[in-house]
Amino acid sequence: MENNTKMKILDEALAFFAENGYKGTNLRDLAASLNITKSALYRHFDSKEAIWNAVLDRMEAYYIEHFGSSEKLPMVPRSCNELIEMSMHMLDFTMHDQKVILSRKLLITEQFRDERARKLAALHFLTGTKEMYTKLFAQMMENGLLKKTDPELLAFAYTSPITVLVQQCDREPEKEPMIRRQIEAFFHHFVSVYGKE
Amino acid sequence: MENNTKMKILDEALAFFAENGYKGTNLRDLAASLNITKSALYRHFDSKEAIWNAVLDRMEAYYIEHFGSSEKLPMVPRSCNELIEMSMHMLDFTMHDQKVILSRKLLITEQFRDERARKLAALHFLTGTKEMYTKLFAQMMENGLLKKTDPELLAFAYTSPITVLVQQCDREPEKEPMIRRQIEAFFHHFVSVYGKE
DNA sequence: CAGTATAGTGTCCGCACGGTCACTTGTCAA
DNA sequence: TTGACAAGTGACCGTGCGGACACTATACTG
Repeated sequence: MENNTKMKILDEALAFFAENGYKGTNLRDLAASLNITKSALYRHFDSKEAIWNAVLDRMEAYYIEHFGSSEKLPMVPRSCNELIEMSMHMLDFTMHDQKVILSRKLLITEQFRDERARKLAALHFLTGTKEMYTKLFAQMMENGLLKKTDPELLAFAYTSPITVLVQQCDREPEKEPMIRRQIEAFFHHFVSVYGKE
Repeated sequence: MENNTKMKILDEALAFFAENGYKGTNLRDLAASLNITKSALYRHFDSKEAIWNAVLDRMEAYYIEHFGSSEKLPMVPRSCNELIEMSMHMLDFTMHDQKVILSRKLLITEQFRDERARKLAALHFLTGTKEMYTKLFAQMMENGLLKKTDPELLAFAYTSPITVLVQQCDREPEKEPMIRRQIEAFFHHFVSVYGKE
């Protein structure tokens, strides 16, 4: 079951790195929480840094799997209500999936100490969602569902508030219900301004 | 010159904590960069944690001094162009003042490990600017400069993109010129949508 | 059954770090 | 001149951590 242990290590390492940072994570505790010894970790990885890199590898793969590459698009909404519905659905995943939450925490806290984390942070917190919605909005404009403007600017105006509030939710999870309502209110405001009935 | 040294320590400590994190900062290097010994630090502070707390104290004071408490408002713009001008002016300060940049980095990276950092992060990245613009927009709506909607929602829609792009600028300072243009474009788009000649 | 990977243990090492302490240096007031 | 106090030094300590290594246990294969 070599592979199984390796994956368990990576799952646990993601949690440790996210909660305590790279420097704040020590291999003894990490191993202990998997009921093995620190030495056993070295059967699967060469060093702490190797674990770190493997965690980032998996994170990258997980991101692509769930949020798609720039080619793979979700279905283009056929109405503004469908847009909101889809956005809320993605938001629920983003705010509740443990791996996604931990990934964000890790990227936020390590982005200035690690080049790869920095690049992935840019993807998570700006370019990723923005590019997706740019394409979506461009299509919706074509289909006469949204007023014609710069789709990228619009996507940026749409996704920034999401990013900010999701980060706020990571900081204060107890405020989640209120935050969810705020985002929903913003979505409705947005379609009331840019939607074309 | 006791006080002088103390302030120099805090300036340097802010830089160290921001660049390397709390755990990543060691007192020997911090002292060395001030041309004193680690032991000398203990003349001015009881512990590493005491330095940390003093750094946060100063940061809080600096924030209030430059971005105002919720009472102290900047002058209400008398036109949408003046709004943009004022916003760009504040943005320039936010993006270039070393202490502000370092404060953001510190808060971003330490927000999950320190309660005070978490609260200050919420202020920096959400509530602070939003509350200020809420009051500003409410006034501007009264004065017939902006269409009447929920001023808080509008402030949120206005400030989130700033927050996101400023963070992006912290990550990739070399892209600053492009980011500045993006924000300016967003401002103009915003007044074209919500402004009332 | 013997031989050989593979996963895991326990011990040890070196080092970096936060913190302590006895000691020196410099300055100013009585 | 002296004495007191603040600022700084350098050597030292304990500890926690990443990593190396010799050893054990288990399971599969010819």
